[in-house]
Amino acid sequence: MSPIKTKHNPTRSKNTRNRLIRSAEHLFANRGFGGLTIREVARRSETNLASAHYHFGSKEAMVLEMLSSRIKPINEKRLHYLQNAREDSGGKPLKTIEIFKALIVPIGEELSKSSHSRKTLALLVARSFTEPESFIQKMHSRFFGELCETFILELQRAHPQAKEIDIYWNLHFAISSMLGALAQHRRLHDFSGGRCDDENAEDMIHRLLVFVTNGFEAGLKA
Amino acid sequence: MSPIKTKHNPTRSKNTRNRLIRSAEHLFANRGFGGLTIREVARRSETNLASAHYHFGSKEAMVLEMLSSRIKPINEKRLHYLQNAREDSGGKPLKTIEIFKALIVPIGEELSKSSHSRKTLALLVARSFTEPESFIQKMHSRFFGELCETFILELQRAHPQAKEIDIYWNLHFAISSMLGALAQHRRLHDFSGGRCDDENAEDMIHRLLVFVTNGFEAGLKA
DNA sequence: GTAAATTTCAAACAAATGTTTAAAATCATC
DNA sequence: GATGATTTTAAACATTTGTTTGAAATTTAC
Repeated sequence: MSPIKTKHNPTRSKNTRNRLIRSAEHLFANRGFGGLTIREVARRSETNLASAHYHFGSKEAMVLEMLSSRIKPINEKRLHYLQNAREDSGGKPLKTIEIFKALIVPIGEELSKSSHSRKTLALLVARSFTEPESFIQKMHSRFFGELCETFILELQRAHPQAKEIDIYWNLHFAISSMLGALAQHRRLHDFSGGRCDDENAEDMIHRLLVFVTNGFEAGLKA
Repeated sequence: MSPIKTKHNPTRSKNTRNRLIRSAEHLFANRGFGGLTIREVARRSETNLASAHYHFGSKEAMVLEMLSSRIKPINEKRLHYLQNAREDSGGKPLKTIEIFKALIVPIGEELSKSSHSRKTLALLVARSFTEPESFIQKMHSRFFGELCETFILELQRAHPQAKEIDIYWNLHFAISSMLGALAQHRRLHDFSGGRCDDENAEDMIHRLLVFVTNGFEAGLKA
Protein backbone atom coordinates (compact mmCIF):
# COMPACT_ATOMS: atom_id res chain seq x y z
CA MET A 1 0.00 0.00 0.00
CA SER A 2 2.21 2.73 1.27
CA PRO A 3 5.13 3.59 -0.97
CA ILE A 4 7.38 3.68 2.07
CA LYS A 5 8.13 0.03 2.77
CA THR A 6 9.70 -0.89 6.06
CA LYS A 7 13.39 -1.38 5.45
CA HIS A 8 15.26 -4.12 7.15
CA ASN A 9 17.46 -3.11 10.02
CA PRO A 10 19.95 -5.88 10.78
CA THR A 11 20.93 -4.67 14.24
CA ARG A 12 17.28 -4.42 15.12
CA SER A 13 16.12 -7.75 13.78
CA LYS A 14 18.92 -9.66 15.41
CA ASN A 15 17.61 -9.03 18.84
CA THR A 16 13.90 -8.94 18.25
CA ARG A 17 13.64 -11.82 20.66
CA ASN A 18 15.47 -9.87 23.35
CA ARG A 19 13.31 -6.83 22.84
CA LEU A 20 10.23 -9.01 23.15
CA ILE A 21 11.47 -10.44 26.44
CA ARG A 22 12.22 -6.99 27.74
CA SER A 23 8.78 -5.67 26.88
CA ALA A 24 7.15 -8.78 28.30
CA GLU A 25 9.06 -8.20 31.51
CA HIS A 26 7.79 -4.66 31.90
CA LEU A 27 4.22 -5.53 31.11
CA PHE A 28 4.11 -8.60 33.32
CA ALA A 29 5.66 -6.68 36.18
CA ASN A 30 3.13 -3.89 35.94
CA ARG A 31 -0.02 -5.73 34.91
CA GLY A 32 0.43 -9.40 35.65
CA PHE A 33 -0.12 -12.32 33.33
CA GLY A 34 -3.72 -11.52 32.51
CA GLY A 35 -2.97 -7.86 31.86
CA LEU A 36 -0.14 -8.59 29.46
CA THR A 37 -1.19 -8.87 25.82
CA ILE A 38 1.01 -10.17 23.07
CA ARG A 39 -0.11 -7.32 20.87
CA GLU A 40 1.24 -4.72 23.26
CA VAL A 41 4.44 -6.65 23.82
CA ALA A 42 4.94 -6.68 20.05
CA ARG A 43 4.02 -3.02 19.70
CA ARG A 44 6.49 -1.94 22.38
CA SER A 45 9.15 -4.07 20.75
CA GLU A 46 8.44 -2.37 17.45
CA THR A 47 7.68 -5.63 15.78
CA ASN A 48 4.74 -7.69 14.70
CA LEU A 49 2.16 -9.70 16.59
CA ALA A 50 2.93 -12.91 14.72
CA SER A 51 6.63 -12.37 15.25
CA ALA A 52 6.16 -12.91 18.95
CA HIS A 53 4.41 -16.17 18.27
CA TYR A 54 7.16 -17.16 15.89
CA HIS A 55 9.80 -16.72 18.58
CA PHE A 56 8.01 -18.27 21.53
CA GLY A 57 5.06 -20.28 20.29
CA SER A 58 2.53 -18.96 22.79
CA LYS A 59 1.89 -16.28 25.35
CA GLU A 60 2.52 -18.67 28.20
CA ALA A 61 5.81 -19.87 26.76
CA MET A 62 6.91 -16.30 26.26
CA VAL A 63 6.25 -15.30 29.84
CA LEU A 64 7.85 -18.46 31.17
CA GLU A 65 10.94 -17.80 29.10
CA MET A 66 11.08 -14.26 30.40
CA LEU A 67 10.69 -15.32 34.02
CA SER A 68 13.32 -17.97 33.64
CA SER A 69 15.84 -15.55 32.20
CA ARG A 70 15.41 -13.19 35.12
CA ILE A 71 14.92 -15.47 38.10
CA LYS A 72 17.48 -18.15 37.39
CA PRO A 73 20.59 -15.97 37.70
CA ILE A 74 19.34 -14.51 40.97
CA ASN A 75 18.75 -17.92 42.49
CA GLU A 76 22.14 -19.14 41.35
CA LYS A 77 23.69 -16.15 43.05
CA ARG A 78 21.78 -16.95 46.22
CA LEU A 79 23.10 -20.47 46.37
CA HIS A 80 26.55 -19.22 45.53
CA TYR A 81 26.54 -16.64 48.31
CA LEU A 82 25.29 -19.22 50.76
CA GLN A 83 28.10 -21.55 49.73
CA ASN A 84 30.63 -18.75 50.24
CA ALA A 85 29.27 -18.02 53.70
CA ARG A 86 29.52 -21.69 54.57
CA GLU A 87 33.15 -21.79 53.55
CA ASP A 88 33.95 -18.63 55.47
CA SER A 89 32.40 -20.03 58.62
CA GLY A 90 34.69 -23.05 58.65
CA GLY A 91 32.04 -25.64 59.39
CA LYS A 92 30.26 -23.70 62.10
CA PRO A 93 26.53 -22.99 61.71
CA LEU A 94 25.86 -19.66 60.09
CA LYS A 95 24.27 -16.74 61.86
CA THR A 96 20.68 -16.02 60.92
CA ILE A 97 21.56 -12.74 59.30
CA GLU A 98 24.17 -14.36 57.10
CA ILE A 99 21.62 -16.82 55.77
CA PHE A 100 19.14 -14.07 55.03
CA LYS A 101 21.89 -12.03 53.44
CA ALA A 102 22.45 -14.79 50.92
CA LEU A 103 18.73 -14.79 50.24
CA ILE A 104 18.16 -11.07 49.96
CA VAL A 105 21.37 -9.38 48.84
CA PRO A 106 21.39 -10.89 45.31
CA ILE A 107 18.07 -9.34 44.51
CA GLY A 108 19.27 -6.03 45.90
CA GLU A 109 22.34 -6.13 43.69
CA GLU A 110 20.22 -6.85 40.67
CA LEU A 111 18.06 -3.88 41.62
CA SER A 112 20.98 -1.46 41.79
CA LYS A 113 22.43 -2.78 38.58
CA SER A 114 19.69 -1.96 36.11
CA SER A 115 19.16 1.64 37.04
CA HIS A 116 16.57 2.69 34.51
CA SER A 117 14.12 -0.08 35.21
CA ARG A 118 14.98 -0.44 38.84
CA LYS A 119 11.60 -1.44 40.05
CA THR A 120 10.71 -3.82 37.29
CA LEU A 121 12.55 -6.77 38.72
CA ALA A 122 11.11 -6.25 42.15
CA LEU A 123 7.59 -6.14 40.79
CA LEU A 124 8.36 -9.09 38.62
CA VAL A 125 9.51 -11.41 41.34
CA ALA A 126 6.84 -10.38 43.76
CA ARG A 127 4.04 -10.59 41.25
CA SER A 128 5.01 -14.08 40.28
CA PHE A 129 3.99 -15.00 43.82
CA THR A 130 0.52 -13.54 43.65
CA GLU A 131 -0.42 -14.70 40.19
CA PRO A 132 -2.97 -17.44 40.47
CA GLU A 133 -2.21 -18.88 37.06
CA SER A 134 -1.36 -22.52 37.36
CA PHE A 135 1.72 -22.34 35.22
CA ILE A 136 3.24 -19.85 37.60
CA GLN A 137 2.54 -22.14 40.51
CA LYS A 138 4.46 -24.79 38.65
CA MET A 139 7.24 -22.34 38.05
CA HIS A 140 7.50 -21.75 41.78
CA SER A 141 8.11 -25.36 42.58
CA ARG A 142 10.50 -25.60 39.66
CA PHE A 143 12.52 -22.51 40.49
CA PHE A 144 12.15 -22.18 44.21
CA GLY A 145 11.69 -25.73 45.39
CA GLU A 146 15.30 -26.73 45.89
CA LEU A 147 16.25 -23.18 46.88
CA CYS A 148 13.81 -23.33 49.79
CA GLU A 149 15.03 -26.75 50.86
CA THR A 150 18.63 -25.58 50.94
CA PHE A 151 17.87 -22.48 52.96
CA ILE A 152 15.63 -24.33 55.39
CA LEU A 153 18.36 -26.86 56.06
CA GLU A 154 20.78 -24.03 56.74
CA LEU A 155 18.33 -22.33 59.09
CA GLN A 156 17.80 -25.59 60.95
CA ARG A 157 21.54 -26.01 61.31
CA ALA A 158 21.74 -22.49 62.68
CA HIS A 159 18.95 -23.15 65.19
CA PRO A 160 19.13 -26.81 66.18
CA GLN A 161 17.04 -26.22 69.27
CA ALA A 162 14.15 -24.64 67.39
CA LYS A 163 11.03 -26.52 66.37
CA GLU A 164 10.71 -27.23 62.68
CA ILE A 165 7.30 -25.64 62.59
CA ASP A 166 8.57 -22.40 64.04
CA ILE A 167 11.23 -22.21 61.35
CA TYR A 168 8.67 -22.75 58.61
CA TRP A 169 6.31 -20.13 59.91
CA ASN A 170 8.90 -17.46 60.43
CA LEU A 171 10.64 -18.09 57.14
CA HIS A 172 7.22 -17.69 55.59
CA PHE A 173 6.88 -14.31 57.30
CA ALA A 174 10.38 -13.30 56.25
CA ILE A 175 9.79 -14.08 52.61
CA SER A 176 6.50 -12.22 52.78
CA SER A 177 8.22 -9.12 54.09
CA MET A 178 10.81 -9.31 51.39
CA LEU A 179 8.42 -9.72 48.50
CA GLY A 180 5.90 -7.23 49.80
CA ALA A 181 8.55 -4.65 50.54
CA LEU A 182 9.87 -4.98 47.02
CA ALA A 183 6.58 -5.05 45.20
CA GLN A 184 4.48 -2.61 47.14
CA HIS A 185 6.85 0.33 47.37
CA ARG A 186 3.97 2.46 46.26
CA ARG A 187 2.43 2.09 49.68
CA LEU A 188 5.62 3.25 51.35
CA HIS A 189 5.74 6.27 49.08
CA ASP A 190 2.12 7.07 49.80
CA PHE A 191 2.05 6.99 53.55
CA SER A 192 5.44 8.57 53.98
CA GLY A 193 4.22 11.48 51.90
CA GLY A 194 7.07 10.90 49.47
CA ARG A 195 9.73 11.08 52.17
CA CYS A 196 10.76 7.46 51.63
CA ASP A 197 11.44 5.72 48.37
CA ASP A 198 13.39 2.73 47.16
CA GLU A 199 15.95 4.66 45.13
CA ASN A 200 18.70 3.60 47.48
CA ALA A 201 18.57 -0.16 47.09
CA GLU A 202 21.42 -0.80 49.51
CA ASP A 203 19.70 1.10 52.27
CA MET A 204 16.47 -0.75 51.66
CA ILE A 205 18.15 -4.16 51.69
CA HIS A 206 19.93 -3.35 54.92
CA ARG A 207 16.73 -2.24 56.61
CA LEU A 208 14.95 -5.32 55.37
CA LEU A 209 17.69 -7.56 56.72
CA VAL A 210 17.45 -6.04 60.18
CA PHE A 211 13.68 -6.37 60.24
CA VAL A 212 13.60 -9.92 58.96
CA THR A 213 16.42 -11.26 61.09
CA ASN A 214 15.01 -9.91 64.32
CA GLY A 215 11.49 -10.99 63.54
CA PHE A 216 12.66 -14.47 62.66
CA GLU A 217 14.76 -14.99 65.76
CA ALA A 218 12.05 -13.66 68.04
CA GLY A 219 9.60 -16.04 66.44
CA LEU A 220 11.74 -19.04 67.34
CA LYS A 221 11.90 -18.19 71.01
CA ALA A 222 8.16 -17.97 71.48
CA MET B 1 -38.15 -24.00 24.46
CA SER B 2 -38.00 -26.40 27.32
CA PRO B 3 -41.37 -27.21 28.86
CA ILE B 4 -39.83 -26.79 32.30
CA LYS B 5 -39.76 -23.06 32.80
CA THR B 6 -37.69 -21.68 35.64
CA LYS B 7 -40.04 -20.94 38.47
CA HIS B 8 -39.55 -17.95 40.65
CA ASN B 9 -38.04 -18.59 44.03
CA PRO B 10 -38.73 -15.65 46.33
CA THR B 11 -36.13 -16.49 48.93
CA ARG B 12 -33.57 -16.84 46.18
CA SER B 13 -34.42 -13.74 44.23
CA LYS B 14 -34.41 -11.55 47.28
CA ASN B 15 -30.72 -11.99 47.78
CA THR B 16 -29.47 -12.30 44.24
CA ARG B 17 -27.40 -9.26 44.89
CA ASN B 18 -25.83 -10.88 47.94
CA ARG B 19 -25.08 -14.05 46.06
CA LEU B 20 -23.45 -12.01 43.31
CA ILE B 21 -21.24 -10.25 45.83
CA ARG B 22 -20.28 -13.53 47.42
CA SER B 23 -19.33 -15.08 44.10
CA ALA B 24 -17.46 -11.96 43.08
CA GLU B 25 -15.53 -12.17 46.33
CA HIS B 26 -14.40 -15.72 45.69
CA LEU B 27 -13.44 -15.10 42.11
CA PHE B 28 -11.60 -11.87 42.82
CA ALA B 29 -9.73 -13.48 45.69
CA ASN B 30 -8.60 -16.41 43.59
CA ARG B 31 -8.08 -14.81 40.20
CA GLY B 32 -7.83 -11.06 40.64
CA PHE B 33 -9.75 -8.39 38.80
CA GLY B 34 -8.72 -9.45 35.33
CA GLY B 35 -9.45 -13.10 35.98
CA LEU B 36 -12.95 -12.39 37.24
CA THR B 37 -15.64 -12.49 34.58
CA ILE B 38 -19.18 -11.32 35.08
CA ARG B 39 -20.43 -14.40 33.31
CA GLU B 40 -18.86 -16.70 35.83
CA VAL B 41 -19.98 -14.57 38.75
CA ALA B 42 -23.52 -14.84 37.40
CA ARG B 43 -23.22 -18.55 36.73
CA ARG B 44 -22.00 -19.28 40.26
CA SER B 45 -24.80 -17.17 41.65
CA GLU B 46 -27.29 -19.18 39.60
CA THR B 47 -28.53 -16.10 37.86
CA ASN B 48 -28.18 -14.27 34.58
CA LEU B 49 -25.38 -12.26 33.05
CA ALA B 50 -27.49 -9.17 32.60
CA SER B 51 -28.79 -9.49 36.13
CA ALA B 52 -25.34 -8.67 37.45
CA HIS B 53 -25.29 -5.56 35.30
CA TYR B 54 -28.72 -4.64 36.50
CA HIS B 55 -27.62 -4.72 40.13
CA PHE B 56 -24.25 -3.02 39.83
CA GLY B 57 -24.03 -1.28 36.48
CA SER B 58 -20.55 -2.51 35.56
CA LYS B 59 -17.88 -5.00 36.45
CA GLU B 60 -15.81 -2.34 38.14
CA ALA B 61 -18.71 -1.10 40.23
CA MET B 62 -19.50 -4.66 41.27
CA VAL B 63 -16.00 -5.38 42.48
CA LEU B 64 -15.77 -2.03 44.25
CA GLU B 65 -19.04 -2.72 46.03
CA MET B 66 -17.77 -6.13 47.07
CA LEU B 67 -14.47 -4.78 48.36
CA SER B 68 -16.20 -2.05 50.25
CA SER B 69 -18.56 -4.46 51.98
CA ARG B 70 -15.68 -6.60 53.19
CA ILE B 71 -12.94 -4.11 53.99
CA LYS B 72 -14.92 -1.37 55.70
CA PRO B 73 -16.03 -3.38 58.74
CA ILE B 74 -12.50 -4.61 59.31
CA ASN B 75 -11.05 -1.13 59.26
CA GLU B 76 -13.73 0.15 61.59
CA LYS B 77 -12.85 -2.61 64.00
CA ARG B 78 -9.19 -1.69 63.76
CA LEU B 79 -9.85 1.91 64.71
CA HIS B 80 -12.21 0.76 67.44
CA TYR B 81 -9.63 -1.59 68.95
CA LEU B 82 -7.01 1.13 68.84
CA GLN B 83 -9.36 3.48 70.62
CA ASN B 84 -10.02 0.85 73.29
CA ALA B 85 -6.30 0.33 73.81
CA ARG B 86 -5.82 4.08 74.15
CA GLU B 87 -8.49 4.27 76.84
CA ASP B 88 -7.04 1.32 78.72
CA SER B 89 -3.60 2.88 78.77
CA GLY B 90 -4.79 5.99 80.53
CA GLY B 91 -2.98 8.49 78.35
CA LYS B 92 0.35 6.68 78.23
CA PRO B 93 1.82 5.80 74.85
CA LEU B 94 0.86 2.30 73.75
CA LYS B 95 3.31 -0.55 73.42
CA THR B 96 4.25 -1.49 69.89
CA ILE B 97 2.54 -4.85 70.14
CA GLU B 98 -0.70 -3.27 71.26
CA ILE B 99 -0.75 -1.06 68.19
CA PHE B 100 -0.08 -3.96 65.88
CA LYS B 101 -2.72 -6.00 67.70
CA ALA B 102 -5.29 -3.41 66.76
CA LEU B 103 -4.11 -3.64 63.19
CA ILE B 104 -3.89 -7.40 62.85
CA VAL B 105 -6.35 -9.03 65.24
CA PRO B 106 -9.51 -7.79 63.48
CA ILE B 107 -8.54 -9.55 60.32
CA GLY B 108 -7.76 -12.68 62.28
CA GLU B 109 -11.18 -12.63 63.89
CA GLU B 110 -12.82 -12.25 60.54
CA LEU B 111 -10.82 -15.24 59.36
CA SER B 112 -11.97 -17.49 62.19
CA LYS B 113 -15.54 -16.33 61.78
CA SER B 114 -16.33 -17.47 58.27
CA SER B 115 -15.14 -21.01 58.56
CA HIS B 116 -16.05 -22.38 55.19
CA SER B 117 -14.34 -19.73 53.13
CA ARG B 118 -11.62 -19.04 55.61
CA LYS B 119 -8.97 -18.07 53.15
CA THR B 120 -11.08 -15.96 50.88
CA LEU B 121 -10.84 -12.82 52.93
CA ALA B 122 -7.10 -13.14 53.32
CA LEU B 123 -6.61 -13.53 49.61
CA LEU B 124 -9.03 -10.73 49.01
CA VAL B 125 -7.31 -8.13 51.13
CA ALA B 126 -3.85 -9.10 50.02
CA ARG B 127 -4.72 -9.22 46.36
CA SER B 128 -6.21 -5.78 46.47
CA PHE B 129 -2.67 -4.61 47.19
CA THR B 130 -1.06 -6.24 44.19
CA GLU B 131 -3.70 -5.44 41.64
CA PRO B 132 -2.37 -2.77 39.32
CA GLU B 133 -5.79 -1.60 38.26
CA SER B 134 -6.11 2.08 38.86
CA PHE B 135 -9.48 1.91 40.53
CA ILE B 136 -8.01 -0.33 43.19
CA GLN B 137 -5.24 2.14 43.80
CA LYS B 138 -7.91 4.72 44.36
CA MET B 139 -9.67 2.36 46.72
CA HIS B 140 -6.50 2.07 48.74
CA SER B 141 -6.19 5.74 49.40
CA ARG B 142 -9.91 5.91 50.10
CA PHE B 143 -10.03 2.99 52.53
CA PHE B 144 -6.57 2.93 53.98
CA GLY B 145 -5.47 6.54 53.86
CA GLU B 146 -6.81 7.73 57.18
CA LEU B 147 -6.23 4.34 58.76
CA CYS B 148 -2.52 4.61 57.99
CA GLU B 149 -2.34 8.15 59.30
CA THR B 150 -3.94 7.15 62.58
CA PHE B 151 -1.67 4.19 63.12
CA ILE B 152 1.45 6.12 62.18
CA LEU B 153 0.60 8.82 64.70
CA GLU B 154 0.17 6.17 67.37
CA LEU B 155 3.48 4.53 66.46
CA GLN B 156 5.21 7.91 66.62
CA ARG B 157 3.71 8.52 70.04
CA ALA B 158 4.98 5.13 71.15
CA HIS B 159 8.47 5.86 69.85
CA PRO B 160 9.09 9.58 70.21
CA GLN B 161 12.84 9.14 69.90
CA ALA B 162 12.63 7.31 66.59
CA LYS B 163 13.18 8.94 63.23
CA GLU B 164 10.08 9.36 61.13
CA ILE B 165 11.71 7.60 58.23
CA ASP B 166 12.50 4.53 60.29
CA ILE B 167 8.89 4.26 61.34
CA TYR B 168 7.69 4.49 57.75
CA TRP B 169 10.08 1.86 56.51
CA ASN B 170 9.40 -0.64 59.23
CA LEU B 171 5.67 -0.19 59.15
CA HIS B 172 5.97 -0.87 55.45
CA PHE B 173 7.79 -4.12 56.21
CA ALA B 174 5.24 -5.05 58.87
CA ILE B 175 2.30 -4.58 56.55
CA SER B 176 4.11 -6.56 53.88
CA SER B 177 4.58 -9.47 56.25
CA MET B 178 0.96 -9.36 57.24
CA LEU B 179 -0.45 -9.30 53.74
CA GLY B 180 2.02 -11.80 52.34
CA ALA B 181 1.53 -14.19 55.22
CA LEU B 182 -2.21 -14.07 54.68
CA ALA B 183 -2.24 -14.31 50.93
CA GLN B 184 0.59 -16.67 50.20
CA HIS B 185 -0.24 -19.46 52.61
CA ARG B 186 0.29 -21.84 49.72
CA ARG B 187 4.01 -21.24 49.96
CA LEU B 188 3.98 -22.14 53.66
CA HIS B 189 2.09 -25.31 52.92
CA ASP B 190 4.49 -26.21 50.14
CA PHE B 191 7.79 -25.84 51.85
CA SER B 192 6.63 -27.22 55.17
CA GLY B 193 5.53 -30.34 53.33
CA GLY B 194 2.01 -29.82 54.61
CA ARG B 195 3.11 -29.66 58.25
CA CYS B 196 1.98 -26.05 58.59
CA ASP B 197 -1.31 -24.56 57.52
CA ASP B 198 -3.44 -21.60 58.43
CA GLU B 199 -6.35 -23.55 59.85
CA ASN B 200 -5.66 -22.17 63.30
CA ALA B 201 -6.11 -18.47 62.71
CA GLU B 202 -5.40 -17.50 66.29
CA ASP B 203 -2.07 -19.25 66.25
CA MET B 204 -1.13 -17.60 62.99
CA ILE B 205 -2.07 -14.15 64.22
CA HIS B 206 -0.05 -14.61 67.37
CA ARG B 207 3.03 -15.73 65.45
CA LEU B 208 2.63 -12.84 63.07
CA LEU B 209 2.39 -10.38 65.95
CA VAL B 210 5.62 -11.63 67.48
CA PHE B 211 7.47 -11.47 64.19
CA VAL B 212 6.22 -8.05 63.23
CA THR B 213 6.65 -6.41 66.62
CA ASN B 214 10.23 -7.56 67.04
CA GLY B 215 11.20 -6.72 63.49
CA PHE B 216 9.70 -3.27 63.82
CA GLU B 217 11.38 -2.41 67.11
CA ALA B 218 14.74 -3.69 65.92
CA GLY B 219 14.41 -1.54 62.82
CA LEU B 220 14.02 1.61 64.91
CA LYS B 221 17.21 1.04 66.88
CA ALA B 222 19.43 0.68 63.84
C1' DG C 1 25.27 -14.25 -7.24
C1' DT C 2 21.90 -17.79 -6.09
C1' DA C 3 19.16 -20.90 -3.44
C1' DA C 4 17.63 -22.37 0.92
C1' DA C 5 16.62 -21.11 5.61
C1' DT C 6 15.16 -17.71 8.72
C1' DT C 7 12.54 -13.88 10.12
C1' DT C 8 8.87 -10.35 9.58
C1' DC C 9 4.51 -8.89 8.15
C1' DA C 10 -0.58 -8.08 7.17
C1' DA C 11 -4.75 -10.30 7.35
C1' DA C 12 -8.07 -13.27 9.08
C1' DC C 13 -10.11 -16.70 12.53
C1' DA C 14 -12.26 -18.32 16.64
C1' DA C 15 -13.26 -17.67 21.22
C1' DA C 16 -14.17 -14.80 25.25
C1' DT C 17 -15.84 -10.66 27.46
C1' DG C 18 -18.23 -6.22 29.03
C1' DT C 19 -22.25 -4.08 27.81
C1' DT C 20 -26.89 -3.10 25.99
C1' DT C 21 -31.73 -4.05 24.65
C1' DA C 22 -36.31 -5.43 24.94
C1' DA C 23 -39.43 -8.76 26.39
C1' DA C 24 -40.99 -11.98 30.02
C1' DA C 25 -41.61 -13.00 34.84
C1' DT C 26 -42.23 -11.69 39.49
C1' DC C 27 -43.17 -8.69 43.29
C1' DA C 28 -45.39 -5.01 45.90
C1' DT C 29 -49.29 -2.08 46.68
C1' DC C 30 -53.74 -0.87 46.61
C1' DG D 1 -57.26 -9.58 41.89
C1' DA D 2 -55.41 -5.63 38.90
C1' DT D 3 -51.75 -2.34 38.07
C1' DG D 4 -47.28 -0.51 38.12
C1' DA D 5 -42.56 -1.11 39.64
C1' DT D 6 -38.92 -4.33 40.13
C1' DT D 7 -36.25 -8.17 38.77
C1' DT D 8 -34.82 -11.86 35.62
C1' DT D 9 -33.95 -13.67 31.17
C1' DA D 10 -32.30 -14.59 26.38
C1' DA D 11 -30.26 -12.64 22.58
C1' DA D 12 -27.33 -9.66 20.20
C1' DC D 13 -23.38 -6.12 19.79
C1' DA D 14 -18.80 -4.36 19.79
C1' DT D 15 -14.27 -5.08 21.30
C1' DT D 16 -10.36 -7.57 22.61
C1' DT D 17 -7.30 -11.40 22.57
C1' DG D 18 -4.52 -15.65 21.47
C1' DT D 19 -3.58 -18.06 17.52
C1' DT D 20 -2.91 -19.38 12.64
C1' DT D 21 -1.83 -18.74 7.72
C1' DG D 22 0.63 -17.73 3.67
C1' DA D 23 3.27 -14.51 1.40
C1' DA D 24 7.02 -11.04 1.43
C1' DA D 25 11.43 -9.64 3.08
C1' DT D 26 15.86 -10.65 4.82
C1' DT D 27 19.71 -13.40 6.13
C1' DT D 28 22.84 -17.21 5.62
C1' DA D 29 25.59 -20.58 3.17
C1' DC D 30 27.62 -22.14 -0.78
